[in-house]
Amino acid sequence: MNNLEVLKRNFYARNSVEVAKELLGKLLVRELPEGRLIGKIVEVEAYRGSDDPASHAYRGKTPRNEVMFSKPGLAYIYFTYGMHYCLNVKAEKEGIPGAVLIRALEPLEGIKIMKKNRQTEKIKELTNGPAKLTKAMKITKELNGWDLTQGKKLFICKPVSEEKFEIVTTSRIGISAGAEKPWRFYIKGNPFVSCKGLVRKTA
DNA sequence: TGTGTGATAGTCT
DNA sequence: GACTATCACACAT
Repeated sequence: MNNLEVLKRNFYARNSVEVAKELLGKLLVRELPEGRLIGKIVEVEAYRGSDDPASHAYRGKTPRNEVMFSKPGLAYIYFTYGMHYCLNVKAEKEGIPGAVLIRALEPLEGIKIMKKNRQTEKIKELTNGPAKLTKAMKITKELNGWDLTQGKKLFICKPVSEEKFEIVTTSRIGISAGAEKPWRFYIKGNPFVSCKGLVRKTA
């Protein structure tokens, strides 16, 4: 609603790496009974399929990762390390595996609610990590497969005013296989990025 | 300011 | 039975 323009399905129906880079600076919106939460996407990682050993989809389709093979623009939410949820956006065309992991947000609206969900007063700690932001926004596996193009509950839209920023490219965090691929991107200098990582040369 | 480690459960081998 | 797209806290420096 308001003047927010929700991203359409054709935005997502492209190469995961392209989608990842373009998601930087976009707004993630979460509507809850207690209020609306908005965060700017400042850090992402791209995951693909059979050419990406770090991807859940590397070894083919399973009940867990079936969203990665479904329609572009859906939310892929998985449970990991026994206690954490992570939010991904399905990219690539229907049937082709690919997703973008949202690793960090800059809180813009609903900060009071995020503090309550995260049980901390430190704004920098609210959403500077993939499992932190899902907790701050109450994103759980109930939203796995949610269509982000609907413009309600959980969606992504363009910022009101586009601002310029530099993109830093690094290798991905927390993986063993496929660690050499430079598929992590973040907004240079943004204090909400989870960590600096090994910076790759920008091609 | 940085490194190490325990928590905790779903998924796949 | 091993591994995990993590976090938070302890401890050393």
